[in-house]
Amino acid sequence: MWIITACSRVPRAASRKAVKSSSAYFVGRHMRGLWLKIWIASEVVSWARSNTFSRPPLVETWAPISMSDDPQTDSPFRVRFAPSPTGALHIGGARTALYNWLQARHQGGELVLRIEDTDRERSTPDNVEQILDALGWLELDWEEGPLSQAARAERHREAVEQLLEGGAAYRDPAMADDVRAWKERHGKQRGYRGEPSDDETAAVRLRMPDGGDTVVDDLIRGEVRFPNANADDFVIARGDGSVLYNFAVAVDDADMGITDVIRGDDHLSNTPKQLLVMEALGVEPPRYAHLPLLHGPDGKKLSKRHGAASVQELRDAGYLPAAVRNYLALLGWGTDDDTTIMSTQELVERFDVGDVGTSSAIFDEQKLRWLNGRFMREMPLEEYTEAVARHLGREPDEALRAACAIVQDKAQTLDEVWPLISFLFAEPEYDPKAWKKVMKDSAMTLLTDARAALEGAEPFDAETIEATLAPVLAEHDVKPGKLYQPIRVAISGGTVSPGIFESLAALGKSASLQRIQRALDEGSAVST
RNA sequence: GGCCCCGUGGUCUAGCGGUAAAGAUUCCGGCUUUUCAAGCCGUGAGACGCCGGUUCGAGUCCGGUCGGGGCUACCA
Repeated sequence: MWIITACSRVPRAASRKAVKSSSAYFVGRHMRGLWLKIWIASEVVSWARSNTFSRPPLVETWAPISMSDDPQTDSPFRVRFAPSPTGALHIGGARTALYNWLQARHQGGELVLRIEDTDRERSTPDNVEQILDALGWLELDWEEGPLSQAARAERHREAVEQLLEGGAAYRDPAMADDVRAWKERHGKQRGYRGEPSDDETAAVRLRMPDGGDTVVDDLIRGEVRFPNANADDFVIARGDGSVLYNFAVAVDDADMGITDVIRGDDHLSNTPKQLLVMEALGVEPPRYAHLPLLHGPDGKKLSKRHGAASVQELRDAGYLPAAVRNYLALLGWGTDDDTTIMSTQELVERFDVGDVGTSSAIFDEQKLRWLNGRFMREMPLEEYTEAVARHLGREPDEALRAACAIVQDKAQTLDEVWPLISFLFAEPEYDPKAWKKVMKDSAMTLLTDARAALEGAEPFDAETIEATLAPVLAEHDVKPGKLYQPIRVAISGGTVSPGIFESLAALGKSASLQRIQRALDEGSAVST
């Protein structure tokens, strides 16, 4: 008899009142393989206790906020992120990493990074590097790791041996075709059961119970039960002794003292297998939380086909890590009061994996853009300049800083910044369409007067420039746009730029006058 | 095929049997006597997959059905 401790799903309404219910139940197994379940629900947490752990004011830092209220679990809170390095870290993986990180920080626990590299075909050092790079960019850190799962092969073999000796597992030479044939004979819904063999080169299978259900008490989905009769005796170790995923994961999670497994929904169906492995090993399983999967705009599983599918692509597209974290956190989770924009600290304080929703979400870049724009605008100029510099591969010098100052409230992504300020760093090319649209003959007259007026503008700052240009406007009795647009084209080459006064000031007096003169020259050249 | 998960405006969330289903984003219109954005405003547009059942009353509970997804490897 062994015990599963599990924390039942905490209803939102309850958590809102800061009352957390908890329950533990025992799952025992009859000799025949019947599962017995005794529900021992208990409202362990009284008001007194909930007061002890009530949420601190928002200013408080990342101290443990809500401690695990499961009396069975005194071990420190420990989660893990366990990606398999078979490619770049995509958005779904990034969200899983973030949720693990947030929960670890929220609980004041630890995060372990474990690389699931037992697939020797597909796992490459380069992919590991990419994952580390992505996590680094997202500014997610961890207490332990990166640990290599492949490096633990010896321990895995040992565990297989243990099960073989105890009779929980057996050697079976059957191959995939044999299993299929067996199922043809016994009915599709019957789980495969093999014949033990002495063949030392045969794969090792775990014996599944013939009756009852294996229950996963998921923090997000509640109780999910899987009929044992339906499950195959599955292979835990290959003929050569190397182990398979569902076995390695169970052994590692147990060995590493993981208390909570937060991972994608695609692992929900694997969980009963892992639970059974742990039971055979005689260890206590962790709590589980299976996150709904993320999908692309077409509703299909996220893949390279969809725009920015990897973290690297997000970075290259000019998004801010803080904005990406905020957006990802909101994909599947929300606050009770509809708050959308949150600092990372606020995320840590408010996030609770038990509040994550059950339905899959679609990655929507439009909302990310909006959110990113909000973060961009609220950044201190210093920080903004550095982010822009890093993105452009330039130095965050005075010139860039000045350019950033006039463009900060206009761009939604880092990528949009350069086109708006490049005219400050190089002589612009006139955009033919822009020229044709605004540089009419009347515009040339206005430009001539504006240039003359600007010569007297001192100091050459936005305020003075505006005041200097006002009389020109009045004199010709035209709408502001009639004057400003030609100036804009003259100094920036196009019809879109930051505010015209700020742009002139940032360019400087001599360059501004010189460019207006150039436009004038070009204008007269065209008309003659 | 078998087992499992999911289904509220285009998208993300709220809604926990009882006022005209709420917020965010998006789109549309307007304002900001400088472009493009941003911002602000709007009694603007847009949703409970479908069918039954329980109930005085269902987006909310039950059954079925359809749709999407996952697992079903000596992959992870």
